[in-house]
Parts: sequence; C-alpha cells; structure tokens
Amino acid sequence: MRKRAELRKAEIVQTVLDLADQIGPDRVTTNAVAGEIDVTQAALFRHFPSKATLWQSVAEQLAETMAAAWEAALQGADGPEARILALIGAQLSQIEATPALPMLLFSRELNVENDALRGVFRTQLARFHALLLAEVDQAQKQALFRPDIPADDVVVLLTSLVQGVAIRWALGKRDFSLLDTGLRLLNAQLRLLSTDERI
Amino acid sequence: MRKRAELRKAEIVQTVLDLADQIGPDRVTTNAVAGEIDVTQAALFRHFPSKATLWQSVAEQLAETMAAAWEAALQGADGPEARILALIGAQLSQIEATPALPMLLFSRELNVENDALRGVFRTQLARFHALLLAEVDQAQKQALFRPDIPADDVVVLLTSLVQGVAIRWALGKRDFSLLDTGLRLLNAQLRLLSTDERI
DNA sequence: GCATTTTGTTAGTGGTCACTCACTTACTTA
DNA sequence: TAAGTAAGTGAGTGACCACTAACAAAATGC
Repeated sequence: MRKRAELRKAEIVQTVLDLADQIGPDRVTTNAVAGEIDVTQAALFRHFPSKATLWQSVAEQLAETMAAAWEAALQGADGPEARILALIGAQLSQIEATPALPMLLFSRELNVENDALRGVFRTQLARFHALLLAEVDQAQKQALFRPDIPADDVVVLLTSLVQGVAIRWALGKRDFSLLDTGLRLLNAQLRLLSTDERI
Repeated sequence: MRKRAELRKAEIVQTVLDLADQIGPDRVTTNAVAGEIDVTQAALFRHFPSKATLWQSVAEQLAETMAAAWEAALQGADGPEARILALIGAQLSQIEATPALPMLLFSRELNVENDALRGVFRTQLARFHALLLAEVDQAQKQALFRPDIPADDVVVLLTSLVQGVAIRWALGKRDFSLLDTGLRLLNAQLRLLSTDERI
C-alpha cells in the first residue's frame, strides 16, 4: 500500500525504535525495518538518503519528546523538591515508553558509526544535568537540602539513580515498574538529602 | 612468529578486550583481532572453535579477576563501612583497568548473540549485589546506617552510583579518575546514610 | 635425525550488510 | 483525461562477516 512520504517517514522512525528494543539497536538492518512495514528494503532509501540520516531522525524525534516532557514537568511543579521529582519522573516515563533508550546510549551506531547521533544525545544529557542542577542549587539555598554535599555531586547521585534503575530494568526481565521503583528510590534519596529530621 | 597455544590464547583474549574498548565490542571482528597480533584470521580458529567461545573465554577471565578483587577487598577491611568502601573501590578499579566493561554490558554480543556470555555477567552482578547487601545489613544492625531505608534499596543506590559514574566516564572523555571521583561520591553517599550527625 | 604433533597459512565458502539503478505503478494537478 | 510527479519494486553491487579445508612449517619426542 502506497503512503505519503510524511506518514511513511514517521512509520519508519517508529519501527526503528521498536526494533531497536526488540532485537537491539545494532541489529536494526534496513531489511528488518522494511520487512516490518511490508515494503521493500530499497523503498527506505526513497525517504532517507542513508541509514545514518535515518538514525538522526530517530534521535531528533526523541530529543523533541524529551524536551517537551521536561518542560511540562517543570511547569507543573512548585518548589525545588517537587520539580526534581517531576523531572526524574518524566525521565523514567520516557525510558519506560522507549525501552531502547538505554541500549541506544551504548550502541555501536551511536558510539562508533554516527557522530551526529552521539552529539544529539550528549547535548540532551547535558541539558538534563543543567535542569537538575538549578533545582538542587535552589534546594540548598532554601536550606531544604543538606549543604555539605556539592550540588554537582548531588546531581550525579540523582542521575546515577535513574541510570542504575533503568539498567536493572532494561537488562533484566522488566518485571517491575520502572517509574514506581525509580520514584521509590528517589524518595529515599531525597529523604537522605533533606535537612528535615522528621521525615 | 609461532607461539604456544596457551600464550596465544591469552594474547587473543587480551586483544579482544583492548579492541572492545577502542572500537566497541560489536566491532571486534576476527579479522581485526588477527591483524592486531599479526596472525591470519584463520589462525584464531585453531585456538577457539567459534567466536562465541572466544567471548566466553573473555568473560571467564573477567569473572575470575573480579571475584579475586572482591575477595581481597573483603579480607583487607574491617567493619561494614570499610568493606563497602573496599568492594566498590575494587569495582571502580576493575572498570578503570578494563574500560570495555560498561559497553560490553550493553553489547549486541552479550545481549543478543551469546547467551552464555550474558549468563556469566548476570551471575557476577548478582554476586556483587549479595556481597554489598550483607555489609549494608550489618551496618544497619550495628546502627551505623539509618534504618529507615530498606537494605535492598541502599544497595541499589550504591551500585547505581558505580554505574552512573562509570557511564559518565566511559561515554565521556575519561578526563577524570574514575576511582577518585567514584570514591568521593561514595563518601558523600555514606555520609548521607550514616546515623552519625557530626560527619 | 626422523616421525609426529602443533601452530600456522592460503584461498576459498555462503551469508548478510548498506546502497544503487532502471523501471513501474499510484496519485495529483492542469 | 492526459501529463507530470511521488512512492515503490526487482535485481543487482561490492564490502565485510564468521568459518572451513587443504596444505606447510616449526617445535617436540623418540
């Protein structure tokens, strides 16, 4: 069935993400993608000049979705602690919705073959770090967080928490909710960071 | 130059690890390995019946080294906190000495192609988790650690710390000491976990 | 010092990869 | 409704992959 280019492009990008999760990013061949959407392999090259540019489209779509989710998280929360919770919750949801993300970070495609792809992800991670840092800084200035740990280190602890639980989830059987588990651990960590002795 | 099988085997295994770091685990082809040690590609199959068994040898060697490092860490430290420091220090050193380790965890080779390889790594990670859990349990029983966070969650926070800082190091420019940075963050986290208010 | 075993080479195998090209069919528009 | 364009096909390309078989030479054992 013939489709318009825009539709087909979106379909291809989504299929790449699905396949990346199912069989691993580096096993996503043009043949596999084409077979999944019942089109010949050569048809893909009508829509993307090369496989690398196809991956770049995937990265750009992911970057947009993530940026939008962070924006929404920040808008919907008041105070540093709530915003940290919202930001990390958004990130966990994003990973749960796109399970290929963690593996993609370590894929050959990103790390070896495709410099542009790597650039997009690096920029996104740096942005997330900066957003968290601003909130942690606020929290320490308002004496909500213990002041004796550098804000930068706190951010690394928080992002590590996300990565750690995401890895356990992605490499394991995914038999627990990434969002729930992540938020439970985050609450524990926030309790440790808090200056309020009662909680 | 002709070498004895045992020497050659060890050389091949080491070359696989080196190349896995330099070009990524999934780019380690038999041709690349052979070229690195100035031997024809076919010679590799004198020593390993298949590429999969070659990777298994790599995994076994890594598993042995790690187990020995953990053993030494536990022997040389007194008290739960010191043992946690030693265990995680050993793990950070191991990653720094074998930078391919984090990427290997997410490689196609491990996750898709080679079930035996995946088994070895899963077992190792579970062991590390268990070792840490025993120490955290002790620390809470001796009232060195806050009792209000489940020991299992504390272990996840600690292993996440290792993974998080290792990822930053492996995917970045490696322009900081993994061991130093990891231990600095670990000390911060241990301070947060401690019941002693003075530190 | 000769025979045997071990370690290596040369030259292939079939399979898969991204990508190309000449051609056809479906859709759009004048 | 005819002409032009957009989307898709079929049949290839060379490059690279893990792996094999027949043969050669180096080391070892008697």
